[in-house]
Amino acid sequence: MKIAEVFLNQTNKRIDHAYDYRVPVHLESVTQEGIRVVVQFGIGNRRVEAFITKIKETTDYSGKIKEIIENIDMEPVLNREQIELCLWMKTVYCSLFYEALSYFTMAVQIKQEIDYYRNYEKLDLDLKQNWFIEHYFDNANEVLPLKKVKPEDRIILAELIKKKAVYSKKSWKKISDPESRKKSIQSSYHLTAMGREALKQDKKFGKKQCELMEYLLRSDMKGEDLKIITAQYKKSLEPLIKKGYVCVNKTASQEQPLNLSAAGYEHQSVILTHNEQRSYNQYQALTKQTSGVFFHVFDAVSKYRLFFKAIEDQLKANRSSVVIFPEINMTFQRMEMFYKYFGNKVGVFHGQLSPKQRTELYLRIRSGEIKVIIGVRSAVFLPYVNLGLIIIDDEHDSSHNSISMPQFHITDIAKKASEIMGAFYIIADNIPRVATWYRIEKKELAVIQIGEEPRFRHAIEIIDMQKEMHQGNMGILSRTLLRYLQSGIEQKRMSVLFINNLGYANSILCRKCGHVEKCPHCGVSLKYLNHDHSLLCHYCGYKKAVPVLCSECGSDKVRHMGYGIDQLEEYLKKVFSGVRIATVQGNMKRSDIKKINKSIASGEFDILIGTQVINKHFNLSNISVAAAVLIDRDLNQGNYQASENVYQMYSRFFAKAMDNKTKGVIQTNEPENDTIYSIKNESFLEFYRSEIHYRQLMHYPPTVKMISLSVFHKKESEAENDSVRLYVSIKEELKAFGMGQAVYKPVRIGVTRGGNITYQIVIKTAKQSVFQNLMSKIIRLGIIEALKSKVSIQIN
DNA sequence: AGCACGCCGACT
DNA sequence: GTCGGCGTGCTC
Repeated sequence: MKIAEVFLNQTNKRIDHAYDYRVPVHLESVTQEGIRVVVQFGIGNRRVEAFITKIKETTDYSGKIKEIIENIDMEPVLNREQIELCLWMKTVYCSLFYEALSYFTMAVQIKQEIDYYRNYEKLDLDLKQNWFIEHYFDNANEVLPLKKVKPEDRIILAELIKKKAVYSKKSWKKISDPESRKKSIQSSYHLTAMGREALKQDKKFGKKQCELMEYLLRSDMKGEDLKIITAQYKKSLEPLIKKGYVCVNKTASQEQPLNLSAAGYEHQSVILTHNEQRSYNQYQALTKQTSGVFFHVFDAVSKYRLFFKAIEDQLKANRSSVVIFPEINMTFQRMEMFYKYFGNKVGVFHGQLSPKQRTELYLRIRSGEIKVIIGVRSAVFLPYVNLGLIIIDDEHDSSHNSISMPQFHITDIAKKASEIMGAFYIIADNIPRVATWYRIEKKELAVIQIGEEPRFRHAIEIIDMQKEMHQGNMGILSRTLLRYLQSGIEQKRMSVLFINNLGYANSILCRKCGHVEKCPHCGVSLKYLNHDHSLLCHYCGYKKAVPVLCSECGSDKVRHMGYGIDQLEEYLKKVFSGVRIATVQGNMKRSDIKKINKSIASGEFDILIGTQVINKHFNLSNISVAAAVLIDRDLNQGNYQASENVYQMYSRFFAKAMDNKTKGVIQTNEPENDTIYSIKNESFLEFYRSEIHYRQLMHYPPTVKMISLSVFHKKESEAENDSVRLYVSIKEELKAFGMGQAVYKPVRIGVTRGGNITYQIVIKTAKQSVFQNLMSKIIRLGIIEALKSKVSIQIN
C-alpha cells in the first residue's frame, strides 16, 4: 500500500503540516512526488487541493487515513530538489507551504472552479429559490458552473446551499495548456496619412478623438495603451477607423516563438583578456573548494565576459545556468549578448510573459532543451535539469527582495538552492551590500575583484546648509552650487541634481518650535500640495488648509520642510531665467527614457533633475556639476538600513555622473555624518567599517538575525491588543530558552495604504534555530491563528 | 425540554 | 476555511 504525504492548499498556519493519504490502486501509476492532487479533508470531506511531497509505504499516523480522490497533474511540477527547497523556505520564512509553492508553480498555474448540482429531494423552497432552480437547472443541465450564475442571483444560491437543495463541487483546471494553441489576435492602431492631414487641418473631432489622434501621431499603439486616455477608447476610435483616419493592424501576438532573437546566431566562443583570464582561474579554483563567490566589479564589460565564460563551461559539462537580474525590461541589449553566445539554449523569464509563454518555457527547461536562463528573481524556481551555476547580478538592487510572503532575499535562496542542487553561485556587484561584505569578512564567502579599482578620486564638496542659512541664504541651493550651475550654463555643459523626493514639499514645519503638522487620524505628517495650498494625508485622505500660525506655539514662522522636485524646478526657473530643465522621476516608459537620453546627448538641457531613476536608465557624460540637493531626508528614513541605502544610492550617482572634470556637491544639514564622508571619499571600506561598528553596537543585522512580526488590523485597539498578546506569548516562550530579553515590545509603525494599523514586534537573536523552534511552538499553540489581526513575518 | 447562538477545536 | 460538539441562556 502506498501512502502519500501531502500539504494542503489552505491558509491556516496551524494545520499547515504534512498529512498522510492513501493512494488508491487505480491512481498508483500517476501518483508521485511533486504532483498536485485533490483530497477529501475535514469532517465534511470537502475537496481540497494538495501537493504530494513524499511517497512512502507506511504511516505513523494512528487515526483513520483517507484516500486521494484524483490527480490534477499528470507529471510532477516540482522535482525532488525543488520540493526540498520549498520545504526549507516554509520553515525558514515561517510561511505556509502553499505560499512557498506558489513561486515554483508560477509557470504551471491551476485555477479552482466551482460547479453546482441540485438535490432532487423535495424541500420547501420559497418563490425566488424555486425560480432559481427552474431557471438555472433545466432538464438538460445537471451541472451549473459558478461563472454562469449572475452576481445578483448568488444570494439565492447561497440560501439554496444552506437548505441543502444545491451542493457544490470544486475542480481544478490548468490555466495554460500549451497543447491547445488558440491564436489570440492583437490589434494595433496606426494613424494614416489622411488622419495626419485631417489633424493638421484641425477638422472637427471630439475631445477624446483629438487626444487619441495626438497620441497615435507619436507612434502606433495597442488597445491596451489607448486605455490610458479613455477606457472606452473604442467608441471614439470606431468612427475614425470608418473614415479612414486610423487603420488597424492585426497580428497573432502570442504565436511568436519564445526566443525569436536566437534565430540567426551562431554560437560564439568567449575570449578573455589576460586580466580576465586571471580572474577566471581564481574562479575555477574556487568552484573546486567552495560553493559561492562574490565578484567585486570595477569593470562591467569584464564581468559579463566572465559570466559568459562560466556559462560556457557549464554547457560543456552539460549543466544549466541561471542569471538573475533585478529587472528584465531594461536588459534587452544584454539578452542580445546571451543569444550571441548561446543561441537557442537561452530562455528569458520575466513577469511580462503570458501564462502560455511561461508554461512553454517551463517545459523546455524541464526537458533540458533550454540550459541558459536569464530572468528576474522568480526564475530561480524553475525546474532546471542539472543546475550548475546561479548568477546574481547587481545584488544590492532592492528588486532582489520579494515583497509577498515568504519574504526572502534572492541571495539566501540562491545559496540554499546551490547547496541542494550541487551548483555554484556568483554574486556580482560594484558596491556590495553590508550583509554580503560581512560574510566576506567572516570568511564565509570568497571574493574576486573584477577589473582595476579606479585610482583617481572625484572632487566632491560637502556643503553645510545650516551655515548657509545662518549666513542669510534661505534658498534650496547653496551659493557654491548656484555658482557652479551658472558656470555650467555658460559653458553649455549639463548639470545633474539628485533629489529623492517627489512633489512640491514633504510637509510643513514651524521653524520656531519644530512642530510638524500631522494627520489627526493617522499620525503621519501631512504632505503639502502646491496647487491649492493645502495639506493632505497620504493614507486617509484628510485635507486641511495650511495654517497661517503654528498650531502649537502660535508663531508665524511656518515653513515648508523637504523640497520636492517640483519646488526645485520652480526655484531654478526663478533663479536662472530661460534655463532648460529636464525632470525624471518614477516609473518611466522606455520610449520616454529614450527620448530624454536623445535630448541629453544633443545638449538640449542645462539642468537635469531626478530621483534615483537617474542611476538606472540615463546616459550621462561631460557633466558640469553633480549635486545631491537633499541628502538628510534619506538618512533619516528611520530604519537601520537607511545609511546603507544612502551610501549605495549616492555613491552610484556620483560614480555615474562624474568624470575628472565634474564638480560634485553634497548639501546637508549634518556635515559631520560618517556616511556622507564616506560618499565624499568614495570609500566603501570606510563606510562599511563605521556601519558594521554601528550595527554591532545596536544589534542589527547582519551581526544578529532580526525577525520582525508585523501585526495588522483595521481597528487601532485590536491591532494594539493583538500585538501585546503576541509579544507576551513570544516572551514567555523565549524565557524557556533563557532569552526573554531577545524580544522587543510592540512598536506602532503606522498605517498601511490599505488602512491597516500596523504594530511590529522585533526579535533579535544570534541563533536562528532558536527562532525556528520558538515559531513552530507558537504556531502549534495556535497563538497567531487566535488573533484577529493578520501577522506577517520578515527575516533579516 | 427545546432551541438558537456562539465559541472552540479538529482536520490524515 | 468549515464542520460538528458543546455550553449558555432564553422561551415555552
